[in-house]
Amino acid sequence: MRRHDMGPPWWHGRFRGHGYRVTVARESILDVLSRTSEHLSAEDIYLAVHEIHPNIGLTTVYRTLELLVHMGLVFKFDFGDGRARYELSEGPKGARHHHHLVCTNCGRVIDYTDFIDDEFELLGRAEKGLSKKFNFKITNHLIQFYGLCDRCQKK
Amino acid sequence: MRRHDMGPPWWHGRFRGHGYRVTVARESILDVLSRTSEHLSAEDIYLAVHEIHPNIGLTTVYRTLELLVHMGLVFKFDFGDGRARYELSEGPKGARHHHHLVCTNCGRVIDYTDFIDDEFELLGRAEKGLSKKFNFKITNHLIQFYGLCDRCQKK
DNA sequence: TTAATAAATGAAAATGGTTTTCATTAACAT
DNA sequence: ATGTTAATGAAAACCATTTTCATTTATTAA
Repeated sequence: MRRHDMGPPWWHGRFRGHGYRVTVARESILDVLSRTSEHLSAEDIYLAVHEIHPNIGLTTVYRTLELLVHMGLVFKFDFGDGRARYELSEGPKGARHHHHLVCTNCGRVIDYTDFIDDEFELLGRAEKGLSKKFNFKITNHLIQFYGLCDRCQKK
Repeated sequence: MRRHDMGPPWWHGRFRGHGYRVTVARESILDVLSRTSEHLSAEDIYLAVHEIHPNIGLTTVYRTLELLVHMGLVFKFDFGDGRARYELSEGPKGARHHHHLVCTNCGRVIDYTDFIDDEFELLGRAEKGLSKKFNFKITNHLIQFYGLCDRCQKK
């Protein structure tokens, strides 16, 4: 399948603007992240990238993810299983914006997209109030629910 | 300073109910957590406990914290600096219920207690909706804002 | 196009918070 | 008091992530 949208991807500008270089590794990692809706770990990403670019190492994946998180393109999650997960950032207005339900028994993670309107309202107020009170410039937020999933309640 | 409220602390029942034993280590760790409003790491807790009970090891601190988290008495946080932080659980109705602003530049963590009413409303709807839709039993939640603190904006 | 420069990379080693192992100790029911 | 079994401490293992350092590559200037 060919790309319909040729020309430099939208993130090239972001890199240049920050003085970072556009490399094969970075493009490939962003490509993997943009093609999945799963919660990938650094190793998951490494393995996916590795299929096309076997020469790209795990170290570079870690370094690139750190960079992308710092640039705000990627969000790093902790679901409590000892390894971080990464997803493309989708602000509250984003098409794929979602949050997570984390089962504290089996570790399963469920995405949900409900209550975005309520959330948006809360965020608006919070952002305004907190930036004034603490002079804190909010760039992102995390909302996560913990509990027992369907299966784990029955045991 | 003597304790005015003698008799077994409130958590004894919780332990017994789960079939766990009440030990010096567990009491001491809960005591440390209940006396602070800071975001303590396992090692912080170990050091505090160690001053009074030099024989209690770091391993026990980790094991106890895991237990307390599992029992719902303690909440485990990840502020992104590679070590977990622990706080006594305070549900949305709790007196010391709060959330965190995390500076992504310097790692500073600011507690805030604002918007609890808004939050409570959102939670109510979320809890009802999500438990119905996914049959997910919510026991806890995490709300965290990321951004730049006062100092880090000026650089 | 090419050369110069500094950022980016890969492989291997190091790091360090957390977990596991196993022999010993202590909580608690009887 | 005693027996049973969970809880513990010390040391070793674990393992995701970071660091080191020599090499490669993207980008800029010539």
